Amino acid sequence: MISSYSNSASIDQRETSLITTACTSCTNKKCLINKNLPSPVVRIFTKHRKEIRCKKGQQFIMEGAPVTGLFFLLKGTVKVLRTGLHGKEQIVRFAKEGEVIGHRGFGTEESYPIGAIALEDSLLCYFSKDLLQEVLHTAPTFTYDLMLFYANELNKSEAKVKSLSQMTVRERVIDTLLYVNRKFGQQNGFIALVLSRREYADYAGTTEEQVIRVLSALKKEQLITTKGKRIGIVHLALLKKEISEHNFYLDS
DNA sequence: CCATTAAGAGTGT
DNA sequence: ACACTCTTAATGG
Repeated sequence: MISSYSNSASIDQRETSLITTACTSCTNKKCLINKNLPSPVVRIFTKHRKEIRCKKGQQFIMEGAPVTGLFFLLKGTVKVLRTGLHGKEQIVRFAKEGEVIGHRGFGTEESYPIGAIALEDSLLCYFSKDLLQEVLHTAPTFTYDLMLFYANELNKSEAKVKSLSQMTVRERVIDTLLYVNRKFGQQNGFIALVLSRREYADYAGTTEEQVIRVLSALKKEQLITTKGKRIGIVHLALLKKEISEHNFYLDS
């Protein structure tokens, strides 16, 4: 089945007994691996999973580094970015628990096109590239799920191209606010994920100053509230309305 | 607990 | 983009 590991059953036993959070007891139902546990190939595969602990601010995927494997975010939040020509960061997306990271490194690519940095202390599941490729060849439902995921990712990516090219700065900042709010929700009246103004700018494709100015304008208009780094959405409907002509991507 | 310092938010040019 | 002030969070005695 998985030829390179078929003769190491005893090692499997030892490893599984040491793993604290095995895939079989994982609560993350959105995880593609978790969904495909009924497949015996996938189940064997999960025994070779590695856990990686990542501290806040730590980069665990280096842009341009050789592809070694695939990450699943078990706990925490991560920003995925591409560095532009003048050292400007372009944040591609923010990932929360259950999401796949580093998947674009597969296929013909030999190095990661993106970097990934933990925004808070995070826990990652890691699967090596070779092993994953074998599983993809033998577990069609898993491969199909992953294909759907790739198609969806491409859709979001195209929506983002439109956002960056057709929206004004103010609209892009609003769009970013709505995206982060939609994805991470609110807590005590503020967006649950705390980002710096710089990070909002890096996602919206603008500068920190522009973001600060738009935010203070929105604050004056009573559409949002701020408290330190935290931002609260006051008038969600009006903010949505302002970018509604762009017919924006729902959910990310 | 308060004082110092560093980091980041705002603002004007 | 840069220079500057103000606010807040972190550090250390």
